[in-house]
Amino acid sequence: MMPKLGAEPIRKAALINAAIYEIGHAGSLDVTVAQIARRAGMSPALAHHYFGSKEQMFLQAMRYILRIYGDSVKRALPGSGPRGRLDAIIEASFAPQNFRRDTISAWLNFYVLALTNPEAARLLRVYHRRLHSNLIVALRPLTSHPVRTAETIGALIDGVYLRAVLKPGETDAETALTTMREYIEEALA
Amino acid sequence: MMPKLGAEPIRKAALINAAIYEIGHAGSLDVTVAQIARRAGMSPALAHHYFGSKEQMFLQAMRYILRIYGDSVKRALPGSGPRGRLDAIIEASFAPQNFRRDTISAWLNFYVLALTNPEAARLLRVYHRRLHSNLIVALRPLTSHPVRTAETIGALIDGVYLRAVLKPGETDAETALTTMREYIEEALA
DNA sequence: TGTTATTGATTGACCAGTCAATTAAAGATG
DNA sequence: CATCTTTAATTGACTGGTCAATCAATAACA
Repeated sequence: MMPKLGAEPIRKAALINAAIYEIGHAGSLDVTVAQIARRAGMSPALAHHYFGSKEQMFLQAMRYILRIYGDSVKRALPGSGPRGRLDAIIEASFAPQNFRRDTISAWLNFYVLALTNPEAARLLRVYHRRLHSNLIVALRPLTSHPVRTAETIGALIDGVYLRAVLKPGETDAETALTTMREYIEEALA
Repeated sequence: MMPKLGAEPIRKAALINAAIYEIGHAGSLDVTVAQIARRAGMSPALAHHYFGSKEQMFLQAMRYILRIYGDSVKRALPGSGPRGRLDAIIEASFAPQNFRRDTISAWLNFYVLALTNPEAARLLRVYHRRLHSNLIVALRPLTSHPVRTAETIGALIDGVYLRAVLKPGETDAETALTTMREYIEEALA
């Protein structure tokens, strides 16, 4: 019917988006390949053809989410001074493209996946290390205990995400950001 | 073979423990009824007989975890003065019986279940409300912004739990507690 | 005898992954 | 340019396996 060449990257991207959408909306990794493929407008067989397995598709989707987040931090980082850098990291974490309900829900499910899947665990460690190191660089000039504050901020981000997605209704980035900013005021006072 | 009467509560308790163990160790809700029943020393059919469905078994297990936690808070609460109450809540949250790896792992999986299962969501809301209200009572005499601090503490507990279970190796309650205590020092300063 | 405890066997559904077959584009050949 | 070849894209149909849930049957108590 329509075998244009160069379909691979487009198909893969469509499948990754569909996977995040389906996982996010189902609130669970228990979504079928057929479900994802249908949403991406193709047959399940094609999804297997491109990713080899459901697991690989999930890992790619996780990579994608983490990369989007990493990019938005990197883009925001060259803020003015240490405090600007700190604010940039925080704000990127709660920027609209990272704080959509389906994204957070998928994110949470990938966290759980990291309990069983070594590759998912590795991806998560990379993300955690990068966040930690970004925070340290920003915090060193601002406080005498940058490590402890960085760890608290990291945990607080996760906790706020968790609570945001568990609360029914629209996810509220403003409230989340306020919580983060208030903590930072206290910590740097 | 051995049909003593009054087996129901014993069997149910055994199944709930086995469910938490299996979910915690697998790091996933994808554990079979057969697996759980085998660990509890009975046939899968009997598990269905007592709980009616896998879902009900999971919900009972979640109730159990939340109740154990609630009880340990209640037992610790009559501390001396507001600060004693606050410390009691925090320490109960990281007490050994609540901070075992399989318990936390199961806890995390139940959080995820609450994304899809309305009853699980309800249980979680009850727990959140109770924690919040306990914290408010303790914090009101200690700070001028008890609500905001209570919310931050709640999120921080979740975040610290999350990171504790994701870090490989033995779960470290001491480090977790230190993070909590340091935040509280800052917040009440 | 009626009730509770218990299980082996079975069923019905679902699903990841495979495979052979089909279509059409791109490139080669004369 | 016409045709042949190779290669990518794509799917329908199928398979093997898994698992929750059911049920009929058995065993032991009161």
